[in-house]
Amino acid sequence: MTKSRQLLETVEAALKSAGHPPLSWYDALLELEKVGEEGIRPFELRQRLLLPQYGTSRLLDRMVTAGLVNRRDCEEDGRGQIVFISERGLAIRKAMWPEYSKVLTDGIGDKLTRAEAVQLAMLLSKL
Amino acid sequence: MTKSRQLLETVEAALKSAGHPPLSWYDALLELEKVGEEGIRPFELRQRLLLPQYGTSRLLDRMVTAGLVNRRDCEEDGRGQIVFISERGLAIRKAMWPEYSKVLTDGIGDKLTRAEAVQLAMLLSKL
DNA sequence: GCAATATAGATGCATCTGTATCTACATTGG
DNA sequence: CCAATGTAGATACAGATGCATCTATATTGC
Repeated sequence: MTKSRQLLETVEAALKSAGHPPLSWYDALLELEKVGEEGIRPFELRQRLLLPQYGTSRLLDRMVTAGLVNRRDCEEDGRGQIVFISERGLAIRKAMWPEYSKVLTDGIGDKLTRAEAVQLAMLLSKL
Repeated sequence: MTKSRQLLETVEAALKSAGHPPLSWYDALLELEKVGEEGIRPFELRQRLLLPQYGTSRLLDRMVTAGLVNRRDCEEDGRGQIVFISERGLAIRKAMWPEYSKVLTDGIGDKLTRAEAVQLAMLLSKL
């Protein structure tokens, strides 16, 4: 837990100092990129990101305000909406990757052999 | 990272619903318990817990307010102080353990064999 | 001895999170 | 059909976090 907290803080700091949004935005943008222009319901995004409901709501709010995500009404469900990534969102997601990747490499990649990394992933997936 | 976040959230929720303080208090109390009535300087505690400086300052503030920790001036360094755990702090730390332990057992202990757990600990320590 | 610099710890401000609750629409059972 | 209940999403309020900076004391180099 300590390790993952440290890693997270390092990634956040690296992203921020490069002028990028926080990590949670990256995860969300990645999911939104996967579903493409068809979009996704916020409650589905919530399930994929394992975030609390209010967290998802506010995260989307901020990303919409920043112009990285667009909303439209859901036709099948009057309570719902559909969110999808914008061009700008795609660009930002891509731009964030190098920083993210670099920290992960520095923090993990260089300290484990490939076999060890595979083993670690295997053990964690059991949890 | 997702796993550790989930685990943390589960532990926090369990502690809160049992009327206990958050997990960060547990970690701090445990360190304070280790050094006993001799106490410790906040900046040393900070290093052990890997917390930011302002985080340590405010965490101690809250714990002092709650009566779990006492402060006294440091004689060797006029800028400094020494903090140490109170009787109440000891009791609370002890009372928190069952909840904490239970969640860890449910979340990890039951899903890995002993050998796997050892291996996981080994790999994580390499990081 | 003292000016420059470093370190311990606190804190104002903006932002973020957690909790509880609210509104609006959907579904279900009689 | 409609009352009761359920679900999607937003939000007010309180508390926590991150950042930058402040005060006070300590250390260092001249």
